[in-house]
Amino acid sequence: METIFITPKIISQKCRYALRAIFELASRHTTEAVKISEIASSQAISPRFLENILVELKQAGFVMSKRGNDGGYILNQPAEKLTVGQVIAFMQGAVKYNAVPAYDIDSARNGDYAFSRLWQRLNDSISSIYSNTTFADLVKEETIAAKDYVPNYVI
Amino acid sequence: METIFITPKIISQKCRYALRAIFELASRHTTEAVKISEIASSQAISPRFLENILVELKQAGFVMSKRGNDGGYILNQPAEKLTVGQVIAFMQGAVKYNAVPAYDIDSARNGDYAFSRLWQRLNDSISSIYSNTTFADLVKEETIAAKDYVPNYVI
DNA sequence: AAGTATTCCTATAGGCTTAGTAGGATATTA
DNA sequence: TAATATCCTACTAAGCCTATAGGAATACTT
Repeated sequence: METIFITPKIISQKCRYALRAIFELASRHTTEAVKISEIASSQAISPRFLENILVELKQAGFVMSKRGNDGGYILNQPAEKLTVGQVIAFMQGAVKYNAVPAYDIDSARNGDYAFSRLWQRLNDSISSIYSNTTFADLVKEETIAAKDYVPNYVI
Repeated sequence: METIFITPKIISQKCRYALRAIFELASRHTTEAVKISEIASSQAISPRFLENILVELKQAGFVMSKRGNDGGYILNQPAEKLTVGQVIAFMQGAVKYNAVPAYDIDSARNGDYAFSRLWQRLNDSISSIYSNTTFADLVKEETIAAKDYVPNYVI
């Protein structure tokens, strides 16, 4: 089967940063607030850009924030319940996404029905993956991989 | 399951026009060349824009062309063999698509592995749909739908 | 051979989206 | 009140996408 590499295009950089930021919080398993600068350096994101993103994520209810000296961000939902789909839907939706136009028999052109179905199948398939992947899943997958890949250090 | 409508964003307008143009040729089941203007009006595409698209599709080998008075375009491959994936891969690839970056243990950040896997699953899922849908499938689906939806004409 | 119809090729421009930056306000803690 | 860090709004530069345009090449017709 031919592989068509399109995924990075589906998800904007901003959205991927959002996913990474939440992943970072989830992977720390901590109740302490994590600073923007920490997340930014750990995930290689422009701190100033990440700032804006985290504000949005807070407004969406994905994270909580704390200001002041020991301020930072904390997950506002259990990583086991939070799916990548929720975050993607919010981030991409926030910038106005085009919906698949509904099939309208009256103004239909040759092919409208068949293509509408095709796009629908695609959406369903993508949504299925998105909504079945939690951040806990990702953290677990990453942890297992890290364990497998430990190099042979000479101490 | 939450549905995230993203499909139109994955596929550029140009690419969708390309799919529509090929669909139009496939659905005519004819050996005669079809003019750009016919395809354009039938599929509601700017004729001038479609011109460029068809030249690309010709260079890719999907269609043949004939110039002059009875000129136009003809499918160059059987609709049963030609998949939407082939066309999409060419059209999107032609404008330089980003590949999913390979996972590199040396420069890896926390999450690289898990996200790389996620995007890969997504790509596989999408590719599977694309490469299992031929234009013959689409034409057939459209034909069946049209039959079902025939209104009660009074002649 | 001339005329007409059509595809072919290259360039370009306007509009929209995105990524990233900046300044200053607000809140928290000590 | 001083220090630290989040919060909010606005802005800009760059890139991409859609669509258009002019003219060249080719094929058919008469």
